[in-house]
Amino acid sequence: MVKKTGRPGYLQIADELRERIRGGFLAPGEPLPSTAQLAEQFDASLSVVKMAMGILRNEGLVVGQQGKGVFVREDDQLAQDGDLRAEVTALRNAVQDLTRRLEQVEAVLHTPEQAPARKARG
Amino acid sequence: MVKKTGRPGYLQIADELRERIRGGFLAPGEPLPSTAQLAEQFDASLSVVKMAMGILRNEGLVVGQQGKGVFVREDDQLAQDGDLRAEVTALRNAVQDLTRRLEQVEAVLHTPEQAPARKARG
DNA sequence: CAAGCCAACTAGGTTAACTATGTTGGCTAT
DNA sequence: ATAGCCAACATAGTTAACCTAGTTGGCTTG
Repeated sequence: MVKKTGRPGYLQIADELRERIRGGFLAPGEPLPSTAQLAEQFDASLSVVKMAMGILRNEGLVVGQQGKGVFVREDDQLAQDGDLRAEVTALRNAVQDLTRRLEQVEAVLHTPEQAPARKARG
Repeated sequence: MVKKTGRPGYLQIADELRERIRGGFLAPGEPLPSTAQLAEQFDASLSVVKMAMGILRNEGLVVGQQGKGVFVREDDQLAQDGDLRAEVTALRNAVQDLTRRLEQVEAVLHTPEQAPARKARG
């Protein structure tokens, strides 16, 4: 693997790619090297690279597109190093949206007879 | 796998365990079932369970101890540590999961006949 | 009894193989 | 030239196998 520190390889690769993104070496919207290329660059197996990609995907730093590649996230500008505020704001908005929609759904479900979609089928 | 939704199994398991933790069904300091037990409970392979555990570990929700088990992180450990990024990641995952589930419910309620061709806003 | 060994558990890391699916470009046949 | 097919490449998910290493409890041996 990259280095023989105690840190597992898939985390080392994730760290490295994370640094490249944060440092601007990989700009938002730009594609990362393919899995195979990264495996060769890091002298790692495909599996560990895929694990690293999964972590970055889970963190929201990158977005994968099947058949095309993995791209640095660009929409909400991924909370640079200490500026998690934007991310938290986005999450708060999302929660409010979910709450509002859930209330509407619950209102429909708790209406015994008038269920607009469920009847007239059975 | 658990459900036949489009959501991959390792994410479903991570979601479920995340819910158990947030719901208090798994208290802080309490051990999760072993990997093998979870694999049986979810009718999944060891691999997908390990992937789910890796996600929760990466999010900081749980702490693994080799030879002993995986434990729900204590509250005092949870709130501090400065790494809000993992916390945000966990929140984003929860929001994504809730969004997905809500979309499915809405699709049912808003579709009188059939055709689940709803795509939801971006 | 005490010390040590050992088997059976545990998490964790790595690799490989297989499948599914989407994209792209090049070739071929009309 | 256009349409269609197809091979190559891409991400993504799943599974299985093998290895390391820590823990625990029981058994054996001194």
